[in-house]
Amino acid sequence: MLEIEKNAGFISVRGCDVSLVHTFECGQCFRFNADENGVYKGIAFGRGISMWLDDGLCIGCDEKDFELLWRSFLDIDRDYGAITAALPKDDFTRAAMKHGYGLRILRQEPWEALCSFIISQCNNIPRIKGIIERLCRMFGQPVEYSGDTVYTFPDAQTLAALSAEDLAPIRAGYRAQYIISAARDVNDGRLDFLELDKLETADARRAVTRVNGVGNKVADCFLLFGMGRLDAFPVDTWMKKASGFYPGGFSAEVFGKYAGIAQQYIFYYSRANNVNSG
DNA sequence: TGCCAGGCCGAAA
DNA sequence: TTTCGGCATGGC
Repeated sequence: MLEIEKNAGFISVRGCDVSLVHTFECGQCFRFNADENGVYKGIAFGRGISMWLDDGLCIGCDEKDFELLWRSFLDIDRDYGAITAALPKDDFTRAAMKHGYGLRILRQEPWEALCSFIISQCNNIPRIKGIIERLCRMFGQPVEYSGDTVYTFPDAQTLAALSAEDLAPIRAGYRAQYIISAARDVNDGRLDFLELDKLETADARRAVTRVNGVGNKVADCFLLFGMGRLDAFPVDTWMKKASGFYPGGFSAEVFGKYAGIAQQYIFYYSRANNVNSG
């Protein structure tokens, strides 16, 4: 049962299964970092935000912004506890959940998610974060937050006006041209997130993979983390890999850590067992 | 120093 | 339809 309470300067949520470490360090988002006290600070929706754990999940915002932005962003109303409880009790699943408990699928802004996962291809998380940080500093808007200047994620219109050469300082390599062409597709209306939202997931995947530099993998990450499509990944394929069907399949640790895979597993079983998954 | 990273594209087979 | 080389960069 969720208990949501207004406090001076923050909202607290009790009864919500969440691990901030697993949620923000799993590779589903790239603009949140913990400070020395374990407070996660990040930028989304054009503003800074802080989140921490203390008798529940605490979010440094007012009630209006909680309802408007962060409730959906954190997938607050999905009962992950009930879903997790319905998972099979085999050793592999237990080991996977040990590494992924409390991980929530974030509902990020579509353009930021698409652009971020274009950058993620054939890349590692520290470097992805570095490229995105440089992109935001160069082309995002400065915003004052908690005594610092932070930078918003640049919108598609801004990037559409640039060339791949203009992006050279962010050192994205061959991905620069993909960023520009995706920005232009969005800015010119060839890729419309509102229209995409009306499509079945398979059709949405076909539509987004028409963008140069977006294949099935990037498309699925975008649909899962930017469009709230929990059915985006080809579940059966991941399941077979994860369960050791293929030699050299994922270890339980890797399986549990990676957001897309772990949550698909949860979703798969929640659906199979008819458990409320939101 | 060398391997590899949440891939994708385009040509060749 | 599948396979494979090339692509930029840097973390480890």
